[in-house]
Amino acid sequence: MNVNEAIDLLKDKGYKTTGKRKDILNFFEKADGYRTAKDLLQHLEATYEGISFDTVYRNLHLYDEVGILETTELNGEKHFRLNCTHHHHHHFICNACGTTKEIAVCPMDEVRQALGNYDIEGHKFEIYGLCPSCQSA
Amino acid sequence: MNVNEAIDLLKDKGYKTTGKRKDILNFFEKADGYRTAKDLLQHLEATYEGISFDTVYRNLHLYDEVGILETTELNGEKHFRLNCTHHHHHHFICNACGTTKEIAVCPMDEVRQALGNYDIEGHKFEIYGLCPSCQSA
DNA sequence: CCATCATACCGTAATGATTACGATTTGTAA
DNA sequence: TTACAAATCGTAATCATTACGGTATGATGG
Repeated sequence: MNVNEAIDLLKDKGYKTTGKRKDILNFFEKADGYRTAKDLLQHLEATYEGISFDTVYRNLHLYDEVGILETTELNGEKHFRLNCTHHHHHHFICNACGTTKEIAVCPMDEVRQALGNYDIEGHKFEIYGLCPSCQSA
Repeated sequence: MNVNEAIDLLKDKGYKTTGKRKDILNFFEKADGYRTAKDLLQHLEATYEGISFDTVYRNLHLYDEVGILETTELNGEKHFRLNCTHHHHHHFICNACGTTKEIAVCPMDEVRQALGNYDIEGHKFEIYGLCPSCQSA
């Protein structure tokens, strides 16, 4: 998912494309990793003084709902990143900068066999640590 | 980890063994799955009227710190269960009742190979769904 | 280009989980 | 049994998130 795809998606669904909405998309495109509502708020405050919590959270939820963003919970705080739409995969997440790296490995086939009579609704597989550039810093 | 091991561990480390602390251990032994601070508070209020938040959270953190409990975050709320001390494994977690089932599968060997120059500090692998008894209910 | 109106946004208050803290109580070891 | 550190209480504070009435604004049809 990139900025243009996201804008088209919003228009298709009848949502308005405001300056703030575009800026939010650009923020996440540049981020290339997980960011919090607060990160986004701080970024937007530079351009839009007095921007409301409501605007930030409303748009994050909207983007999550329509599939522009994906979300995970780290240290008691929701984190968001642009949705990876292609194939199923998981992420390494850098504890220092939030950058992610895709991991192709997914063991759910084996797990499904081991859980015969359980109704599986979802799963979460994440690897945490330091990316190469944060190790040297 | 069972109740007696936990009590011994507390004594070894110089912590006091109060009635509330024992009750907390019994609560988790009977639970056999993830529970929230609120779940525990409600349980304790039946016995100790006017018990404080502080007591509940302080002990949960203490138990987490010394390894009596393990913790995970579900739906924005911390959940706790008795620590499984034997071998490394992951959990299926029932979305309805919090009961857990061990999963032996862990793909971290493959992942480590795929992440050569990344410093891996931890990982999380959880499967969510409905356990057999919650499916029929 | 302009009017209209639903949607988006602001300002701020409310909620829910968690943490913090001074005062009081209570295990525990001597 | 005493003394003291640790545990607990009562309550206030914090932090992320959600909610809402009133105002502003993007998009569409004329």
